[in-house]
Amino acid sequence: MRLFQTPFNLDLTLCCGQVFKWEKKEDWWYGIIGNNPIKIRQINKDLEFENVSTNLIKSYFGLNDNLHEIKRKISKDNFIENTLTRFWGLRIIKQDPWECLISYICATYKSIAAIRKMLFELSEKFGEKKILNDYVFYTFPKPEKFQSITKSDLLDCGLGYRSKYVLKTSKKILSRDSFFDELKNFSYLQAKKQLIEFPGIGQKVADCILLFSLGKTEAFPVDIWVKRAIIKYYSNHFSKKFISKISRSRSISNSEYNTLNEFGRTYFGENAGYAQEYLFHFERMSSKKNFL
DNA sequence: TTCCAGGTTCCAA
DNA sequence: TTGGAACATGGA
Repeated sequence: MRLFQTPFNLDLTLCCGQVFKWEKKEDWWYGIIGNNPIKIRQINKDLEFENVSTNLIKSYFGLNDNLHEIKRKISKDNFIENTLTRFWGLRIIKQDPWECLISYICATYKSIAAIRKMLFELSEKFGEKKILNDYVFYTFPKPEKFQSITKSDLLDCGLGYRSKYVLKTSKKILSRDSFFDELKNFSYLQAKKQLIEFPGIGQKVADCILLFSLGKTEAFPVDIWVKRAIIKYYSNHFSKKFISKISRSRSISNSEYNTLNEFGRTYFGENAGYAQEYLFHFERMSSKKNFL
């Protein structure tokens, strides 16, 4: 598939911490879309893939989003504009809502490396085995599977105190037909209110689910990295007292979250989620050695 | 060893 | 309504 005028960077999109279960071997990425194992690689403007349709690739990797238009709308200052240029082609993936929801409950207070480990173990133990070109995959366990999974099973996968949240929330969601379809039709705020009712889902996890799987691009998740980026590059939008307060403690209180989240959504607008993902990635990269 | 991680929950004030 | 401790575990 030739990308022509469609800016896309497969490596950045899969490495930036929005999805957890993709693996790269040599220049091919291996992962699962829907229930199918696929492999994909990018060589300049060409995407090569196996076992998946072009339409599914386009919808999963958000290739139908007009990234030029999104950039134009969220480029409110030099910093975000430079960040967009630097990581140009990073796109928001349209994940499966169920997998995304459980993944981000697991993602609380964990490093991305540790999250990956948990989710791979969960899939290997309770998912379905698939093989493509001798490469072995395990699908993410379906909601029904969680009826027979015990707390001890989840502890064995390293979920720790998140185990009870995953079990309670999966049971609640199983009891509601078409739950995710309903949420897609709700406004951002209505859908967020619904999600926060579930155990283990607070404001940040809800925003991640809304952005990464339910198409709510105005969602602006604020985690430790985004908070750091705001303190460094956007502190002039807040009082000195507020910046000093959020700089002192590691965690973010509910009211602080509201302030930072509202800033992101009003400042960047309807595609705030895209701005967030570029800020998140920039801040994580800049913490590593050899950056710049 | 120690520190920290894509936070949420619970409880006291 | 708000502030702060507790929470399980693994990677760096």
